[in-house]
Amino acid sequence: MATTPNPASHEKHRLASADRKTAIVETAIRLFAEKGFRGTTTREIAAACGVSEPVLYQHFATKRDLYNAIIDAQSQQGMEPFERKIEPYLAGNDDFGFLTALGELILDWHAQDPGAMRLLLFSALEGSELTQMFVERHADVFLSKFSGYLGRRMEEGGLRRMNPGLAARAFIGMIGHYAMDRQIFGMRVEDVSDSEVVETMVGIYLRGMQV
Amino acid sequence: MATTPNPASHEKHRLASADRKTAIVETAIRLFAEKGFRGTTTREIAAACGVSEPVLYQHFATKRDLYNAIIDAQSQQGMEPFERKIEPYLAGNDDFGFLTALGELILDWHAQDPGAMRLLLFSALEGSELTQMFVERHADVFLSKFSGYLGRRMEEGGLRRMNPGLAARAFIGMIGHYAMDRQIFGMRVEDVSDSEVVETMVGIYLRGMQV
DNA sequence: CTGCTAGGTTAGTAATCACTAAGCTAGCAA
DNA sequence: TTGCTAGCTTAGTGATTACTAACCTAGCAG
Repeated sequence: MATTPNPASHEKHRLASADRKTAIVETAIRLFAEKGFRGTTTREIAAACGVSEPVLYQHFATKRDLYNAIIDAQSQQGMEPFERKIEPYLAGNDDFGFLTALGELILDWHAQDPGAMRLLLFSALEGSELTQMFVERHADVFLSKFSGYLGRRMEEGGLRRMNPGLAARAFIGMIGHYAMDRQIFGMRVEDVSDSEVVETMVGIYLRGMQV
Repeated sequence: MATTPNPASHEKHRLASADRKTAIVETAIRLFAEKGFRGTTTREIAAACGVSEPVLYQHFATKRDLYNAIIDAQSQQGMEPFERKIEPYLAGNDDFGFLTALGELILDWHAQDPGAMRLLLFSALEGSELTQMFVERHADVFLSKFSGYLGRRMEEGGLRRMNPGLAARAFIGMIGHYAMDRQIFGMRVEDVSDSEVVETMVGIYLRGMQV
């Protein structure tokens, strides 16, 4: 008999309520990202956790509750590195540094958590009301910061004058679409490293924006 | 053999087999685009057509068969205007004309058939094997033509030398991501016309690519 | 008018879904 | 040891799913 308290062992022991809840959420994130809300059954989630279905309902009242908790948590923690790593550039005028950091962030976000984009797309297509919240609270906010930076740099004469919102979307699209083609559509891509991708696209964009 | 070439009357009369099949497909396209394969029931499709479920199974052996027929048809006819309107530019050197036409095509594609992108995204996320076929037969082929054009223009000295595949993806991403943000995520966009969007983005891209 | 058939319906099937009532048991406190 | 309770399971519920067997009927050929 082991008197061991509880290191995070993956045995089939009983878990404390909070630990079981965490395990359920982690498993459900994986499955919802793979197959969406409608495509994932509570039976599957329970089986993948190694427990029976009623255990899920001790932590979440409904399947939708579990899904909403996941989307909510993912969309908040997913945007956090953006806010953190981009902030220092916002007040400066290091266009190249800003764009390079942003481009790497976008590619890293896809590479580090390949399920996040699928989760977000599924929730948007399946009509989860949380998607609209994510857009308003995070995507729109970030885009407006980026647009604000570009607008100021245009007034300073560092960048050509144009619609800053469109300019911001142009850059994000260049990088974001590349990552999506690769991950969602499985398009074969050029045999280049992520940093080469960022370097090339920042090169095009910055030259296109400079006076 | 019908001696009466009935015009498409929307009455509750009986329809000839081919006409009924067309009606089913059109209805199913709308529903699958709205809610995906898993989210759409055969009962819904039948009801929206004004017929009973067994009628569907006289034209398609399974729900998956109906879906596959739709994805197949949509992905073929969806790419046709691209091939047609872009072809004339491929052998020339009118970079501005090419990019402007391509940008307008992408935005028009989204605007004219808002369901097409949803259908394609759903099929990619839900793992339809036809998505991979679409990518290989159409997306990859088109991208390689575009890359080929850019590569030739680089050799001619009209554009800066860089990875042509990345350069092609950069432009498509600028426009495509903008359209997706608007349509899939419902992001509020700047109060500008589509032609202003194309003009701005072609402006950034072309200046970024030229020597 | 009569008979035939293409186009359609009614009324189901077994399987699977989200969700639950009721009870079992490991393991700690005393 | 004994008793308690948090964590878990067994065994279902009614609703909904894709799909089907069997039958009906409008409308045309003769």
